[in-house]
Amino acid sequence: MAGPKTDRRQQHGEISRQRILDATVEIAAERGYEGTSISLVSKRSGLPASSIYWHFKDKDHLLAAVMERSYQLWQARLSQAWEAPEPGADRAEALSAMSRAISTSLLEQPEFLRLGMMLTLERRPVEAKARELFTRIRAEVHGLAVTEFERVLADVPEERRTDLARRLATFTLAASDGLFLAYHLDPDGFDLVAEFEMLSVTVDAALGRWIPKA
Amino acid sequence: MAGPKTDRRQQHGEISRQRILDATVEIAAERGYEGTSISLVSKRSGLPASSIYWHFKDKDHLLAAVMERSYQLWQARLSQAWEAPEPGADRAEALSAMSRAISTSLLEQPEFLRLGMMLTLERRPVEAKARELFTRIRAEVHGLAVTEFERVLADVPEERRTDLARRLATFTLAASDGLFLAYHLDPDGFDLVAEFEMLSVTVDAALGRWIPKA
DNA sequence: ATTATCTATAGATCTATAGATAATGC
DNA sequence: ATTATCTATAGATCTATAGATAATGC
Repeated sequence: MAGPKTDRRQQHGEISRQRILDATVEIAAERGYEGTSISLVSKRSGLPASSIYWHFKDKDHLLAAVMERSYQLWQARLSQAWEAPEPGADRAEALSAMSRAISTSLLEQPEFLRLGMMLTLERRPVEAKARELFTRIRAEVHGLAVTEFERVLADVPEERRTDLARRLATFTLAASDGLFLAYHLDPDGFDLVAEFEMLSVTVDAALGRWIPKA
Repeated sequence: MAGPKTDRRQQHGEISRQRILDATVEIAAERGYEGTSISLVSKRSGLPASSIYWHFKDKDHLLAAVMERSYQLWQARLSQAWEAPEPGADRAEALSAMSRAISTSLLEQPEFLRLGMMLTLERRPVEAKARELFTRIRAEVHGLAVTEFERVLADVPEERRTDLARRLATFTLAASDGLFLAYHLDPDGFDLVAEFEMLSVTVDAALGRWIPKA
């Protein structure tokens, strides 16, 4: 049998690692960044603190690992929600499809975004690793957004297209964060999907003005 | 002389209270909500911990007081930045004036908003007082936004106007938070005023579509 | 008597490590 | 020999309070 080459110890270690990450996500969701103590993670995961330090260098690296994993999960959810655009879809439809995919992917309140926002709001010099990771993630997502907007703006002359796509990416990324936050504040009262639709409609309307031939 | 009737002790107490609040704002700005310890506040303010507890019931009330004061300051800054709309100003100009006033008032990174956002992202049951205050502030600002949008939409039939103003208020408030957050992430690279202008332009364009007679 | 501050400390955390022990692979 | 976990604890915080002391007003 072509089973995995890792030995049983390593497999078990990986299980423990995931247990620790699971516990950390839960606690970070409840108590925020600074409120996530090793003691609590130890209690919730059932593993002693020293085991946590065996798997992760320190608290900073632990939380960075949590963010990394959550980001991967979110990406998977996003690409799953991303429907291939219809053949003859126009700009408004393309934007609407984008917004639907994003809002759906955000409905489950991904931890990496929450934690990253917290790190953004707290600006203390610690947690360098986790913060650096969030900066990297953000740049990556911004790049994806630029590419997507360039596709939507295919019929715009190239010299305007790149600049416009970049500006739209910056603006919509920021606005998305705000919608996500509002959803957090009041998950039952704030209709995330509808608000994203509103974002796509307003952006489309603005594009209709900026670009002569829609 | 018609001096204040409060005696010298009380005056001095008020000075200490303000010193404590000043120190708390500084530390909260650096280290976030949970990272703001009484010890640090004591050190920075030069007053012993027991004095802090004399002025404030506990950490929760201290941070709520910080938020309250910061909110008052922000309100003052906002109404100062709010230019009276030109007599013959059209909708686009009115929206643009709104966005300028708001972005200007946010440039100095008001602490109440930062702290409130943190509380939103952390959802632990503590800090009830401060969180409650932020919820109240948000509702208040939302109400102001609705009123302002109703003014801008004066020529829209009333039955549509109220609903539309409310939806715009919800959407733009959320988007504003996102722009504020992005500004926080990168104060030098993110042009807050320009992005708010973009928000006002996109909203105006959307309104141009929704409302037949612009 | 009231208002405010001070010293000192209880008691509960917290992060991180030292060093022993167990399980598996070579 | 390597990988992972365990017990136990050092040492540094943290929140909050007790109780003495000082300054002012009545």
